[in-house]
Amino acid sequence: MPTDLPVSYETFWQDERLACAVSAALGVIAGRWKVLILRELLPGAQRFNQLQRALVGISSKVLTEQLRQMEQDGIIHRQDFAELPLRVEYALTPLGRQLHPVLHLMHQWGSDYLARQPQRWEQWVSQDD
Amino acid sequence: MPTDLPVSYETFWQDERLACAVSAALGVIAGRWKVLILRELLPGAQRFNQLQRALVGISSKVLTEQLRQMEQDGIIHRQDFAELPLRVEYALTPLGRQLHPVLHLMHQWGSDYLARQPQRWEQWVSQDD
DNA sequence: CAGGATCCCGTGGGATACTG
DNA sequence: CAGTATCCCACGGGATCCTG
Repeated sequence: MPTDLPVSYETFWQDERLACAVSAALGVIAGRWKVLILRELLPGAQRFNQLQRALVGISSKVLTEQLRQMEQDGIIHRQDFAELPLRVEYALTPLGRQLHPVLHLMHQWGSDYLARQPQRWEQWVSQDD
Repeated sequence: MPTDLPVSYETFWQDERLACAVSAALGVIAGRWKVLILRELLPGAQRFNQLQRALVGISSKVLTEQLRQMEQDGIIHRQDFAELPLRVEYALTPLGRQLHPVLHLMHQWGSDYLARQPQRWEQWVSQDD
C-alpha cells in the first residue's frame, strides 16, 4: 500500500511505515557475514575463492547463500565469465555502494559502544587478526 | 545521500577489527523488534504496557527479552518506580540516543531500496496501519 | 574453480497460561 | 501493571562430502 516515500527530515520516523525502511535495511545487511562481504567488495570485485579465503571460517555453502541473498537484494552483482577454469566475480552494485555511509556511521557508533562496553569485545573480535 | 564521508575516512574499514565495530552495532539493533522499540522511545520514556500496545503482536515475554538485552547493551535504561500499581519506565540512554543518526541513515537507504524493490515491501510492512 | 547436496543443531522468537 | 514459566518451532548457519 505505501508507495511513494517522502524522505524528508521532518517526517522521518514519525510514520509507522517509515520504520519498515529501517527494518528493510537491517534485513539486507543482517546476515552473519554480510557486512564482512561488503567490506571485502568495497575495494573492488572479488572472486568466490578470494572471498572465502578472506572470510576465515566460512563454508562454501554459507558463502554461496549469503552472496545469493545479497544479489537478490540488489546490493551485489554476480558476473559469470564463461571460461575455464571457472571464473565468477562479485561486485557491489550502485545500491550496494550506497551502503558505505551507513556502514561508516555504524562503525563510528560501534566503536564508541565497544569503548564503553569493553567486556563485550570478545564476541565481536575476528579470529584471524 | 552523503557520498562524501567525514573525517577518519582513512582508518575506516581498513583494519580487521574495525569490522567488529560494525558487527557490534548490528548486534545491538538486530533484534526483531529493537528498532521499533527505539522509535517508540525516541520521543521519551515509555511504560511497559505502552510499548506492548504500540508494538502490535509482540508478546510480553519477547518484549521483556528485547528490553533486557537493550538494557544490557546500555542503550536503554529501566527505571522502576517502586509503587503500586507497578510502574516501570524505559528510556533511551545517551548512547541509545546516539543511534538516531544511524537509524536515520538506514532509513534513507532503506527507503531508496524499497523504492527499487517494490516487491519486497510486504515483508516489512507493519500489520497495524 | 565455484559451487551443490545432505545432515545437523542452537537459538531467537511465537503462543499460551500464570503471578506478585 | 509488569512481568514469569513452559512449550514449541522455523531457520540461519555450521560440517562434511561431492561435482561439472
